[in-house]
Amino acid sequence: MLMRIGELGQASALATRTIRFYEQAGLLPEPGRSPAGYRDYTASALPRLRFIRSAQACGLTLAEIRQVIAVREDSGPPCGHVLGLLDAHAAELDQRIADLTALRKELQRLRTRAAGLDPATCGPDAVCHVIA
Amino acid sequence: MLMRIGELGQASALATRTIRFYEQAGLLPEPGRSPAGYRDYTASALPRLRFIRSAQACGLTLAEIRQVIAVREDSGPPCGHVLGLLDAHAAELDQRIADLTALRKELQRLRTRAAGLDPATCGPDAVCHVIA
DNA sequence: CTAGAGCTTCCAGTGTGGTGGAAGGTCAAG
DNA sequence: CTTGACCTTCCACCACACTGGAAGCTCTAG
Repeated sequence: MLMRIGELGQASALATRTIRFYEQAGLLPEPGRSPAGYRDYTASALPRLRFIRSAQACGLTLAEIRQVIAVREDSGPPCGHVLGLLDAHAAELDQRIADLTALRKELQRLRTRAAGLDPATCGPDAVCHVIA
Repeated sequence: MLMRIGELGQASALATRTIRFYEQAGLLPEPGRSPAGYRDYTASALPRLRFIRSAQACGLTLAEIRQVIAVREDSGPPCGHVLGLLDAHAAELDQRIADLTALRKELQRLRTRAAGLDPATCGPDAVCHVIA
């Protein structure tokens, strides 16, 4: 039933270093130790790691994930908290997408404008007149 | 005609620290010095700084900007090089926008799915069932 | 008994674009 | 002569999520 860190790494597709890092970052509870000092993980470690990776894939930072775990440990199911975080990230995402889309349009504009520019008129002071 | 760094900072809306940082990063030529060791900038420093900020706004990294400047100094108008960089960034941008849009959709899906979930059934192993 | 795989800890570095502070020199006004 | 603004250098640090190396212990197979 108990796994050592290498086995857990295999099962989760994470480097053992990353697992220790997550523990040190407060995302994984400190596991028991074998008499030799090796970490002994119980079956709950794997779903915990899977949660961490899923939450990361949703755009949550490790700090936020740590907080979600703390909420669960303090007050049970953190669903409300998680929804709040997801909504906040969705809003950020909308903003980011809008910004990047505007930038994409601007690059297109510069591209088009550059077609009408003569490199010979590109003076040294502004480095390159393609970028206004 | 010569400006000190504070004046150039005012004119460019950049912190003097940032100007020194750009110099150290190879984006600005080393200016002359007053007898006291103060930097003395000529009129070309301001358009150079403006170029750097515009290029950054286009998504170029400082390393790429440094390279563009090097191309100009080596071989004259870097317009072709710049267009290549802009195209590369446009492609990256398209990819990023697609990724973020997919993530946005996934968050929407989780949000919708969560409406049908009961927090009471949110067990501790996976921390929160809102995030699959 | 020894080799090798796997485990431990600790410290330090990666990339990106700056920002902060300390300690000290310079210059003009009052 | 002193005050205060401005300049100099150098070293260190921020977020973020890891990653790498060194030195040493443990366990299993041959």
